[in-house]
Amino acid sequence: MNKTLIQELINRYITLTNDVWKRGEVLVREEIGSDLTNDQLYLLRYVNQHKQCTTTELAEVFFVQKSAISAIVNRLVEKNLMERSQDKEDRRIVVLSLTDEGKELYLKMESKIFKLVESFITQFNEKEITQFMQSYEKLAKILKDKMEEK
Amino acid sequence: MNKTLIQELINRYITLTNDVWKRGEVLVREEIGSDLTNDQLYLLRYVNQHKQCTTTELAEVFFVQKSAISAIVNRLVEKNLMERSQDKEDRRIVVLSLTDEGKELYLKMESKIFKLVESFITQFNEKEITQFMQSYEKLAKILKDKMEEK
DNA sequence: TATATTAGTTCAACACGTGAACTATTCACG
DNA sequence: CGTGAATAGTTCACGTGTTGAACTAATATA
Repeated sequence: MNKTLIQELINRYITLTNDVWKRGEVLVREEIGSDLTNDQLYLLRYVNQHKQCTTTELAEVFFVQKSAISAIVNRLVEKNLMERSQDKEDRRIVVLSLTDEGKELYLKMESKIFKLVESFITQFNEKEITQFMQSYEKLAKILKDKMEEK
Repeated sequence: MNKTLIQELINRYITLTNDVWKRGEVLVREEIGSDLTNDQLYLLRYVNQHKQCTTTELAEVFFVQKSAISAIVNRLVEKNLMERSQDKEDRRIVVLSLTDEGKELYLKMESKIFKLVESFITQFNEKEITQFMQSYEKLAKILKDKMEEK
């Protein structure tokens, strides 16, 4: 693969990622119609899917400092969507979970994402999806190894 | 495709996009070692690749308001990496371009991205890359149509 | 028991986002 | 023409997200 082709590939890839990601955010947010930011929704989503979730874990998953997570959690607690509780075994640990109101909003969001995906997934056949995801997984693994080799 | 499979697909896709994107940012920024933010680097990159670039165009590309672009451009101008000039034909238009210092930084960044991609692209064969990009393009087009159908 | 490590929060400072208010220029049409 | 609408862009206030340092509290280690 020559240099120009790689350059074109990089440009196209960066543009596509930006486009797909931002458009997805717009489409989901338009529908659920809450006053939450995207970051708040990602956190809400992750916490509901991974029980016994901690600040440290979230910081690692989203590649930010713990203080950044604290700030977002504070806003979600203020909005009565999330709550903190102490771990019985190790009292340093703060376990995060959604309130009933938070769970309700989570379900609304998931349902919207599902409908969105359902509406266009028919345009792909299963083999195409499998291949795409396999390549994507491979890419993710390569970058992960690269970051950890230091 | 049943409901559970779609849910798993969505989760895996969201995780992968977040992972790949953020890890790529970390790897590039570690190497070029400037004090610029990611957003500033994206703008720098876009402006150098698309001559005669305007605030309005950047706002559309990055899915933000024009005022957000103005703010970032201000910071890049302060750092002596970008400059504004007036269009001769239509004096409302502000044409953005990089200073020599900005171009130098751009080349440094591109070279780093290139080396990074080059180092792992050998692990994919050309057919796999072509198929991946085709599916990605298709996905981007579907989301674009969806957003415009309103 | 003393010290180091771990989990988490708060704070100041800065970057980024929006939407409203504003300036300046060009377009459209009676 | 001239006047109002549309377009390009900036500035501002305010809320949110991020870092890194300083801090509290609890647990692990030697």
